[in-house]
Amino acid sequence: MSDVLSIGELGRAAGAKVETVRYYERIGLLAPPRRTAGNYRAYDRSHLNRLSFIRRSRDLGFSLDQVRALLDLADQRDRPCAAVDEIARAHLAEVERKIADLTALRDELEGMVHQCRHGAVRDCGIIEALSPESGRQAPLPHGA
Amino acid sequence: MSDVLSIGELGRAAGAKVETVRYYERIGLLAPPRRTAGNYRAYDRSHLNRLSFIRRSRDLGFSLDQVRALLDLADQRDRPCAAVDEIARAHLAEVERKIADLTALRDELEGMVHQCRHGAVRDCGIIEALSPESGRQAPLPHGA
DNA sequence: GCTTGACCCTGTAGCGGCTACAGGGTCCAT
DNA sequence: ATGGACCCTGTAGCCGCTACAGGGTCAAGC
Repeated sequence: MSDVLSIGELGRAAGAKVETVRYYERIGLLAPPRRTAGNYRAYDRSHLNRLSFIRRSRDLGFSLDQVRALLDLADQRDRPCAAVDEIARAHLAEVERKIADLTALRDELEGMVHQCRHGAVRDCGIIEALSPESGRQAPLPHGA
Repeated sequence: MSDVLSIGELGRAAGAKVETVRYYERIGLLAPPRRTAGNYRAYDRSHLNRLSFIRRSRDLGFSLDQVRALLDLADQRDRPCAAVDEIARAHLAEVERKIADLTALRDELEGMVHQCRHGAVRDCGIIEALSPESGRQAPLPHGA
């Protein structure tokens, strides 16, 4: 149980690949650790905490920019957390939007799949539904 | 009402940007049209149909590879449409998976947001939930 | 006939968030 | 001294566009 972690150990501990850890350092998300005599990165507990925070945020779907903002905020311990709340709520709203879009999509795909009469392509309801002469415009994902 | 469309007209008619149309040509998804004397692309109705098919498929979330496969299949009018059905079903299954993942995500984000007691960052439930010492592992998106 | 401005052309680079090399160096056990 | 696991840097690739830069073309208006 040393207090120093190699990049591989850090990655395993936080659930990130080695290349990803280096990538986070490159883009300034994770502070560069000190180096050993052999130029290996030597991480400590604070890096592990930081990286775990990042990974967990990413797993929850926050963008790297959002993670950056959350990290900054997390460091300003005595300011009000309204900004944190705002980021989380914005993300929640977006997730809800995506769910709605995907649900509409699912319904449409289900309709399409039901139209398949398992015959030749010429009579295929799916192809027909995708073709411009039959299917009109798709009801479509918000952002498109 | 000419039968020939410029790239801009084609794009407007099918709901794609000019750059996107050129991109589809470059990657071999849309056949190169003939050119005018001034080297402008001159599209006809068949290109419009093709591009509309592509856009509608994309709007429904099919990947460009899936679209390519669907286009190939659509051209083989007398073969059975089982392959078409398979692509559509695979995509439907993936959409359903994404909905499930996002729904779990939403629940977790909602839980987080509810923890916000609107005080200082040091007491923020959201930051706490993201921090390694408090929040355990996220229940996570399938593919991650 | 000359200018203006909308359109078109090619080619290349960028986005996010990694991932995957290539081509080397280090460290530790045998 | 040698093998293999790990580490280093740097660069290019993935998807599906999008956005330039730096030019050419065309039709309308003066």
